[in-house]
Amino acid sequence: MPFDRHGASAPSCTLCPFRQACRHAGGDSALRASAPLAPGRVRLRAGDVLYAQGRPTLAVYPVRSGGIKQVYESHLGWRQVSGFFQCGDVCGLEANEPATHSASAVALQDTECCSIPIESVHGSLADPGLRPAIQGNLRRQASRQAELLVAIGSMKASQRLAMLLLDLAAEQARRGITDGELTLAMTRNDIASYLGLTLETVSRLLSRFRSVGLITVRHRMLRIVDPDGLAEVHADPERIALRGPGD
Amino acid sequence: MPFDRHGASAPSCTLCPFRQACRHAGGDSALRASAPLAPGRVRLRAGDVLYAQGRPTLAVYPVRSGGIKQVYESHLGWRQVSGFFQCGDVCGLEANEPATHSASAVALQDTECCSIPIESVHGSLADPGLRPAIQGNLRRQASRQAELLVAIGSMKASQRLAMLLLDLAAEQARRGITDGELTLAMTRNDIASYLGLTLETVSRLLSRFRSVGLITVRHRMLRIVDPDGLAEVHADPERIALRGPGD
DNA sequence: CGCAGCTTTGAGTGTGATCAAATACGGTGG
DNA sequence: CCACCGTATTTGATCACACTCAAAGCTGCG
Repeated sequence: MPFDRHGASAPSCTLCPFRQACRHAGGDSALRASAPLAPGRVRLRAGDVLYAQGRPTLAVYPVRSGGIKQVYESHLGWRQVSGFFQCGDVCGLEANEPATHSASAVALQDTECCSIPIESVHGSLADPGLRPAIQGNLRRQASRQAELLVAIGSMKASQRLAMLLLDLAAEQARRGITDGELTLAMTRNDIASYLGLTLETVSRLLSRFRSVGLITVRHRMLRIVDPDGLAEVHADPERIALRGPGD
Repeated sequence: MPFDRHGASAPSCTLCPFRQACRHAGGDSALRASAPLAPGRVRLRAGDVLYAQGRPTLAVYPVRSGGIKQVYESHLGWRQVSGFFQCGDVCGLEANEPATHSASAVALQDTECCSIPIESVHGSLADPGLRPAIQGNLRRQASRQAELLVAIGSMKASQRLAMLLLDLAAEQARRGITDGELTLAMTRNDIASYLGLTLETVSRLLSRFRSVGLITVRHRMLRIVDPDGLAEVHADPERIALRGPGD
């Protein structure tokens, strides 16, 4: 069975701050060989753990293909999805360079990552060419985290979901894909956990968004038909409710 | 009228990583003098803005007395309290040393802060004596933010409030005060915003906690009577509900 | 003394959770 | 290739938690 059955397109990792290092480590030959993986590359299947919360930070992992979810577990054992990573994102990169991972990373599908030793990252921070890219990465993450906190804290379910969809679309746009096509690598449950909802609510809202013509969605394939409409939902909860006119 | 009417006790800033620098800048004489404030010190009254989100980061502000709330405003204008700072905490210290403040800081009461120029902070990061303290500070902040996200995302109101009270008590303990006495510098509204609730819910829960003997509370004075009980509430939502037996 | 802001408490409602069942899909093995 | 099974998803019915609206009390301050 081929490893990557989902037909991931050629990685467009031009956004990855470490793309130079990636090219050196491993090399494309490792991609085609089914032999033991060359150093600097990690292959994961759905559900595999890239690294676990609390374990020493040995490396960071730019995603080359596939998808990763970041899962945080509180000290009482409550678990919550705290982020999604796709091609071009750097997984495991954290502010303050803590000695241990502050969250776990789990593959959502067949996924391939580079592996940059943490010492090498420290070196890259001195590189005036890489430092801004890395810091920009960290800033975007922090910003998203803050927006998420506000969303979960005070926005309605429909607003939160609209926010996520717009966010995912914006990520796609950063990669140059602007047609509104999205492939949701994560399950409804992952989305629900990320947004502080239940999977039923997410499913119902997606159906509702579709029924009013904001999106088309079938399983993991999603297309944003009306971005402006979604933005209005994000801004105004009244515009779309779980139960409203047209039921 | 004296500036500090609330009778803040002598600052026990032994936790502040910058306490050495504080002592040099300004000096205690500035405290007693009603003359113009010496450089390196900032005095605020309730509601005053220490710094605003998006403005350039010029300095960090260790709190010497009083209280500060951190307020984040999303790009759509949704505001949420994202943290509280008291004596010994360092306000404005952020990971990645971003060029602009990622949130605002507003005084909750009459407050006095030191003012450490940001360049000086950069220097301190090289100091092997200060760096661990500063990074520990940042790590605690990040950890609290993550716990808060999980709490708001998936815990009941009573659990969230119990968490905050235990957190505040733990902070007091770090300062050496272990009798469970707390003075809430923030309003019910601030607490509600921080926890993703409404002020009525917070008020009702405090009353309920009191009625079952977990705490005593009168306005801003709060005493934790049964820390273990609170911890159980934090772990198990069933233990205390907004509406339950004994109404 | 009166005003303004904060807090408490009450009554009613709505959103989203919970419980439950049916369906569809993907992977596996016969 | 097809039957099977576990997982993911959809949809429905009901319920509870927390929000909303409302009013009154308390505190501090001018």
